[in-house]
Amino acid sequence: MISQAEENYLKAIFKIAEKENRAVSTNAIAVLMQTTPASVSDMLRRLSDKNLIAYEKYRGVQLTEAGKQVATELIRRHRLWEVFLVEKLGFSWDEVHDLAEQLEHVQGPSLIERLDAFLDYPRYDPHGDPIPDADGLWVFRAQILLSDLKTGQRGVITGVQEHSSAFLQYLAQMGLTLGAVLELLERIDYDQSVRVRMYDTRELMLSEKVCKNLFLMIENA
Amino acid sequence: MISQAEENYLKAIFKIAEKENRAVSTNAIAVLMQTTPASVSDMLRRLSDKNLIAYEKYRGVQLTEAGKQVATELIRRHRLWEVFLVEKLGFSWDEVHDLAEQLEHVQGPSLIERLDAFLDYPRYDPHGDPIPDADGLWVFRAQILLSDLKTGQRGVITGVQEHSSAFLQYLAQMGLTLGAVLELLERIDYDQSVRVRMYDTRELMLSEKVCKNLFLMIENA
DNA sequence: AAAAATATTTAGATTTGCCTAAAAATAAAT
DNA sequence: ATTTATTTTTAGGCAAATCTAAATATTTTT
Ligand SMILES: [Mn+2]
Ligand SMILES: [Mn+2]
Ligand SMILES: [Mn+2]
Ligand SMILES: [Mn+2]
Repeated sequence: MISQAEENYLKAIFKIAEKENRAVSTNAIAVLMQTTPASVSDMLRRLSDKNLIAYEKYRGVQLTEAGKQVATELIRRHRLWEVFLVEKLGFSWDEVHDLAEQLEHVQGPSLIERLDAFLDYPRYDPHGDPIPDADGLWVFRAQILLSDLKTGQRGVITGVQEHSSAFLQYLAQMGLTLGAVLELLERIDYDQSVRVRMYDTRELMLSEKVCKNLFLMIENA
Repeated sequence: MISQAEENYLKAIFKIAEKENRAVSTNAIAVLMQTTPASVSDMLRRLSDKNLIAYEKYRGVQLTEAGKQVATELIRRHRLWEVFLVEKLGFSWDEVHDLAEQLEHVQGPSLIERLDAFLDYPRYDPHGDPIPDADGLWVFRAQILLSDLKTGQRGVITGVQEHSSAFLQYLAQMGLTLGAVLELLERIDYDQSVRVRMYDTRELMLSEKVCKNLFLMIENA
């Protein structure tokens, strides 16, 4: 039996480990989960007892295979529920995360398989993040940040780095949704802001902050 | 803030109060929730502190208006999720209760309103139980048990008294689903079992136990 | 290499929700 | 009206998950 709190910790560890290539620190977990390092230490002991993480005091943690599986399944459930909320219930992409945080913990035989089928086996969630399949596998996409796009290159928006409501709402308002195509016309030296042309010929100015949080795939034009 | 455990207690009290017309006893709650009377006493104190129930020691409890509202909303959420699981995900009516017990606790603005709309505002759940609307209101149906039907009368199946998987599976297997029409041909004096004719002309024998757990509305033929 | 800063763990409490066993109140039976 | 049986509450404890404050380990700086 794995509690909801334990599941959440495993997911947090998984997400941190995805970015950094070393053992995950107590502090990093505490920051991401908005709790105290003391609480994290406490939980790490429990997760270690259950062989879900490899834990050496003061040396950080790594997920075991069992822990990785729990985390991956949780991410799968989270992202599938997000697709449901957007595609079927009509929520916008900035409204669904907190609901999915709850729905992801619902347990029951065949629920997720049926949901997956009902949604027609989506491979990406509303934010462009990949959805692990029933075996925990997903495809890797070679996406780059808009801040790394070269002048003259065109790209399709495929995801976001930051997931805040404020950012997501801003993007939606600007028409910068998943699948939108844009061409980088110019990068301003002074503040690293950019001028882009959308597929519909509109021209937009985007700040460096936006560029550093928007993923694209380069179009082989 | 009302916890999941508190919500569950309020629902249990509501359901007991629906049947019996007096204050709800500690014991009745303990039996329904499969816990100890001591735990119930504990929780009743907490619910009383929050003004969700009117509680006099040794004299049983009643829901306050606030408590009734929480219970009704919880029932609404439970039954809407059951409709979703059956209508959209293809579960059978004997598989959905435990999942709905979890889904009913998911909190979030407009989730249930959107789910209700997505399901096209169903008025009954897969077991024939009425779904409260957004204002907590539902229509009362004058249904009677098959054990109270008179010989020669015809009725439409509209609900079940017992909700066990075993019973629900048995009914499905026999074709005794919601909306099925049957005519009472004969009641056997010896054991109160009955012979019925279904709309498709099949004849079935049903035990007294089945009769006491199957609700119908009489057809004005 | 010692001192200072930072990160992590431990100790001790708290809250929620549950348990068993014992005590107290109420209801039923004689 | 007592006695007996049943119901309900209280007392004391436990596990999960969290917190603050204090102690300890590690890393960085001087
Ligand atoms: Mn999310
Ligand atoms: Mn997402
Ligand atoms: Mn149910
Ligand atoms: Mn139901």
